[in-house]
Amino acid sequence: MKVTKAQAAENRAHIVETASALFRERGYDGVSVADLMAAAGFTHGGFYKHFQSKADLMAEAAGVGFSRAVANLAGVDAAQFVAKYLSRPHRDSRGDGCTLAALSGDAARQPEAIKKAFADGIENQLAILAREESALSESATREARARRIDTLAHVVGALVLSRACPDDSPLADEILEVCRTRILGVPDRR
Amino acid sequence: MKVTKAQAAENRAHIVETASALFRERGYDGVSVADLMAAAGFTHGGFYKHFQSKADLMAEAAGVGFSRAVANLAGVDAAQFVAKYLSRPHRDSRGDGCTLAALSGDAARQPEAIKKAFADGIENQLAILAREESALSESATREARARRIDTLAHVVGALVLSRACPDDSPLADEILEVCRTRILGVPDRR
DNA sequence: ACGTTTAGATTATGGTCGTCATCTATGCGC
DNA sequence: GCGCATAGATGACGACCATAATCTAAACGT
Repeated sequence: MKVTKAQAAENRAHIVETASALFRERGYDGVSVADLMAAAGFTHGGFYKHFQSKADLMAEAAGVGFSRAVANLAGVDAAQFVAKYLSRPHRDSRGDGCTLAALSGDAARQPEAIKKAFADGIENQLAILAREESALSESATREARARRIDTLAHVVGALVLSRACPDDSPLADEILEVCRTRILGVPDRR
Repeated sequence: MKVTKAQAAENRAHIVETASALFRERGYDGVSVADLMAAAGFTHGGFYKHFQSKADLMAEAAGVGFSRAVANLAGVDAAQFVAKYLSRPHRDSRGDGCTLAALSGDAARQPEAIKKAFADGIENQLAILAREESALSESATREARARRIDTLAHVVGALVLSRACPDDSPLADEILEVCRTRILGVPDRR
């Protein structure tokens, strides 16, 4: 049955949003098109009226995930970002956490279009970390970018490793706490 | 057709080894039992004579991957480890690279038995980084362990992010180089 | 207001998945 | 050497997969 053009666009956005969360929770291969559409409140048939293929949606859902991260972290400075990123709540809720931590491993095996979305997503995250910085000399700017890349890799790695441990594992918490302390605590590196 | 008991054990080991590489290349969901057995030189039927389930093999293959890492890095100190880990060859050959970087994201969505194998694998890797250290005071030992956890998370994160970028992406190389330089270059953090 | 367009439901297709029952031929304990 | 245990091959199972064709009813352009 047909629906308002506006309603259709809204439905489409809702599908992408649902997909973004579901992919983060279960991975790209862990979510079927039918699963996804059911979770969004539709039957699977309409899917291809909105997207050319599942891979298309994967790229779009990744993009949405990254944009939402930027929005969610408005007004958060680098130190607060690290503290939130390496918290137990963030580790334990893959579905609405960082797309990079949840799906970078999967992205590495996906088509280039999806990897491109991830490269853009990484730049988005770097921009978040750059929030409070002002204009600097060229070499200081380069140095600042290096620091941000370094910090992003660091927190992503810590979260990924912590999530790979059993649910009640002391090691999972240890990784989180050690890295949070070290990234925030050593003055010349933040 | 039956086969020597020794031959059967060798075949089994070969299947695990093949699985370890294939899983790292394509992810757990990207390798079917039939794929795997064909790659090992068998038909799919014999699989359940060796393993109770695919999940069983996944856990065992992870364990083998971690043990091989320890063996491959015999006599490598922490600085050499970081340099090798964050090299382009390692990034571009997932199939015989670090299991943590290749599959931690997938492991997070797997049964506890597999996550347990990963926690053990993380401890293995920490032991590699501990190679050249000698006996110290208790607080220094704790500090040294924290440093190793921190470094491991750092290099894993850098590799994972680099692999998520498109194949020819300058960002992929930038992440690798920046993190290698920073981890090895800042004296008080290695 | 009418004919066209189209969102979404239903159903179909061809393929692949993990797992298992069965067969068969060989190694091994006796 | 004989009979049992078993590694591996073959084939089948039920379930699920991505994708697509067809149908429907309602929104839209005119």
